[in-house]
Amino acid sequence: MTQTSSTESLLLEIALPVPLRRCFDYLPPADITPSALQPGALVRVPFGHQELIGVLIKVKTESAQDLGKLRHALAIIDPRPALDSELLDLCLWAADYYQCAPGEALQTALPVLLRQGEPAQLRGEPVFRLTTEGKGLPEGALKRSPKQAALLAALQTHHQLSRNDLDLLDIPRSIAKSLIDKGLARIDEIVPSQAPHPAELLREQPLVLSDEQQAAFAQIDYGSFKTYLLDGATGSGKTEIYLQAIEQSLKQGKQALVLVPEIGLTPQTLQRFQRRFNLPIVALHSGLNDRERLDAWLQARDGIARIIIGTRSALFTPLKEPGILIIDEEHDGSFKQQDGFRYSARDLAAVRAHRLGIPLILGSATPSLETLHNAIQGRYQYLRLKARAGNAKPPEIQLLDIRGEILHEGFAQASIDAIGDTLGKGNQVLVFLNRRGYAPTLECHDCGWLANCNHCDARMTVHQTPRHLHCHHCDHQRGIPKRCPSCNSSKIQPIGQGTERSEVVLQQLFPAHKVIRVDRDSTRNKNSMQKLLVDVHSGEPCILVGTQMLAKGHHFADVTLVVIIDADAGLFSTDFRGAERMGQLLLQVAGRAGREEKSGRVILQSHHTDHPLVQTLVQQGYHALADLILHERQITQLPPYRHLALIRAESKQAIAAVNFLQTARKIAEQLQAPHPLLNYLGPLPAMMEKRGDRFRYQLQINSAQRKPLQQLLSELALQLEVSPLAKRVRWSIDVDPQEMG
DNA sequence: AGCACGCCGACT
DNA sequence: GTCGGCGTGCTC
Repeated sequence: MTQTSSTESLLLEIALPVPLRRCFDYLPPADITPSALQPGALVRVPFGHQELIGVLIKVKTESAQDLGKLRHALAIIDPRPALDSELLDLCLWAADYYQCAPGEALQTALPVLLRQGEPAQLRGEPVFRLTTEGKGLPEGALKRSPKQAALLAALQTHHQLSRNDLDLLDIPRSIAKSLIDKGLARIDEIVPSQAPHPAELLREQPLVLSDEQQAAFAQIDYGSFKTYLLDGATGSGKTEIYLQAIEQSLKQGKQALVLVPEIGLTPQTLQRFQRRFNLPIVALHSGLNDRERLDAWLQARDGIARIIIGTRSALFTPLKEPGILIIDEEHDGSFKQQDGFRYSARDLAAVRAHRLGIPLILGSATPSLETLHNAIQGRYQYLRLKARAGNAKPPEIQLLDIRGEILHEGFAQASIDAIGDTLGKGNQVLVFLNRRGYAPTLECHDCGWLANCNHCDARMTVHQTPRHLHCHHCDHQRGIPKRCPSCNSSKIQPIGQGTERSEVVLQQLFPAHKVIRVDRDSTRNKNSMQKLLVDVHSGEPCILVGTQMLAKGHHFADVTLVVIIDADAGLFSTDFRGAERMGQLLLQVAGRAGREEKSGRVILQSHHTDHPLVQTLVQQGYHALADLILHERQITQLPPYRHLALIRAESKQAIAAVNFLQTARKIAEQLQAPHPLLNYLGPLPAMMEKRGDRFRYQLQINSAQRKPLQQLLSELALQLEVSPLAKRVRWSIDVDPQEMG
C-alpha cells in the first residue's frame, strides 16, 4: 500500500527572516519532487503561530533536532531558485563574518516583493496599440472627441505608445481608457528580453586618455580577480577610466556593477553612463518603488541590463554574466550599513569579485586608510593619477587663522571680502558648514542655561523655518522658549552657526545675489535638490551654502571659491577616525572648486592653523596626512594594523547594559584562552551615553589577527544570544566598525 | 522580530 | 465584572 516517496527522508534547512543566528529544519512539502528542492529557493513555512517565507539553504538527511518536532514546509514558491549559489554563498559568508542571522543577511539580498512571495517574473511594460477595429477606422473619425482623435492619430503614426509617451504627448490616461472601452485600442505587455548586442556598443567616442590615465588603464586585467585602487584627485579623470574599463568588460559580453555613495547617484552621473553606452543600464536608487526595484533586479539577473549602478545594497544584485565591479568614492561611510546586518559593501565587493574571478576597482581622491594600506602593502594594485585632466589646476588652499578675529556670524572679514570679489567677477561661491539648522544650540546669557534634550546627552538645535528646537539624535522637538526656563531672563540667544543662519547672513551681506541652501532640511522633498541646483547650473553668480551633501557627486563648473567655515570639526574627535574623515571631507569639498577651465581657491577658517594634521593636509596634501595618521595608528594599535569588533548594548537602565557587556567580556576571556592576541576595552559608555532615553555602552575587542577574532565572535554571539541578560538589553555586534560612537 | 500567554489597573 | 498594559518565552 505504501508508495515510496522520493523525498521521504529528505530534510530542508531553511533560513528565516528572524534575528536568530541559526537555521530551522523542515520536512519537505507534501507531493514535491526532489528536483524542486534547490538551495536558494524561497519556501513558505509555518513558524510558531505565523507563516514565513525563508530561503532553502540545503537539503540534508539528518537533523540535530528531534525528528518528531519537525513540521512540513508548505510550499516552494518557485522551483527556480530566487538566489543562485553565488549569491547564496556570499550572503552566508557575510552573515558569518558580520555575526548576523543568516535570514537577515539573505533578506538584504532579496527585493521586498520576492520576500513577500511575489513571483520572480519580469513585468512587461504596458504599451497602447490599436486593435484591428481601431486600425480600420477611417481618417477623420471620432470628430466629436478631438482628444481621442488626436490619440488615434498618434497611434496610427507611431503604432505603439508607452505610458511615458502618453505623458510626453500630454494625453491623459482617461482618453486612452476611452479608446480601450470603445474597443479601438488595447494594452499589450512588452516583456524585455535580452537584446542582441548592438553592432556599436558606444553612443559617443571615449575621451582620449592622458599618458597617466592610459598607464593606469593598461594595468587592469579583465580576466581574473584583482583589486585595484584608482587613486586620483577630483578632476583627474577617474570616471573616464571606469567608463573605458566597463567598455572592455561589455565587449566581452559581460555586465558591470557600479556602486556609488548614498547621495552620490545624481542624474549627472547616470547621464554620463547613458550618453556613453548603447546598452541597457539600470539604476537602483532610493526613488524606486518595490516593483521597479524587482524589475531592475530581474533585468540584471537575466542579463538584460548590462550596467547596474546602485548604492550599498546593490552589491547583492544577481548578475548573469559578471564582468567587473567598481566602487566609486570607496572611502565613503555609506558603504557600511549601520544597523542590523552591519556589512561593508566595499569589503564584500572584494569577496564577491574574488569568488567571481573578476576585477574590482576602488576609486577615490581620498582613499580610506584601510584601502591605502592594502595598496601600499601590495595586496591591491595601486593605480595613481596625480594630474588633473585637461587644463584644470588644483585649487589653491589658504589657511585662515581666525584666532582672536572678530567674526561676523562665523565669517572672517577676509572670507567675506573673498566672497564679494568672486561674485563681482561673475563667479559662484560654495560655503561649507557641516551643521544644519540655524544654530547648534540656545544659551541663556544671564545664567548659562543650555537647551538640552530631555532624552539625550545632547543640545537641541535651533531651527528658524519652522521655528523650533530639534534634537538631531532622537528627533524630539519643542518650541523655542521666550524666557530662560531656569532664571526667567529674556536674554536667551542662539549660539554658534548652522546652515540656516549662514544663509540669512549671506543674504544680508549680498542682497543682490541668490543664496541657495542645500542640506537635509532644504532637500527633504523629492527632486528638491534638482530644483535648487537649476540656478547653480545656469552659471549666474550665486552663493551655495550647505553641508556635506554638497561635497558628493556634484560638479559645479562655475564655483571658483570654497569657504570652509570650520575646518577644526573632527580634529579633536573621540573617534579615532576623526582626523581621517576631516581630511577626506575637506578635500572633497575643496575639490568642488575650480574644475575645468576656471582655477579655484579654497579658504579654510581654523582656530588651529598650526595643528600638525591641519598643516600637513594644507601644505602637503591628503597622502602626507594619510601617512601621518597611518603612523599613529600603527603606534596606537588601531586599524588597519589591528582588527576591531564592537559589542554594543543599550537599555533604559544603564546597569543592564553594563552588566550584559561585563558578562560578554567574561565569556570572551574564557573562550579566548588559546588566543592571547585579543585585547578588550570596556564596557565603556558610548560617545553619547544617553540617546533617546537609552543608556548606551560598548565593549571593544581588538585583535592582531582576523581568524581568532572571528572564531571568538562566532562562539560569543551564540552564547550571548541565549543569555538571560541579553533579553534586558538591545545589543549588537559590529565587525570592522566605522563609527565608534 | 512577531506573536501568544499571563497576571494587574481604569472603563462600558 | 471586562479591556488591555507590556513582561517573558518560544519559534524547526
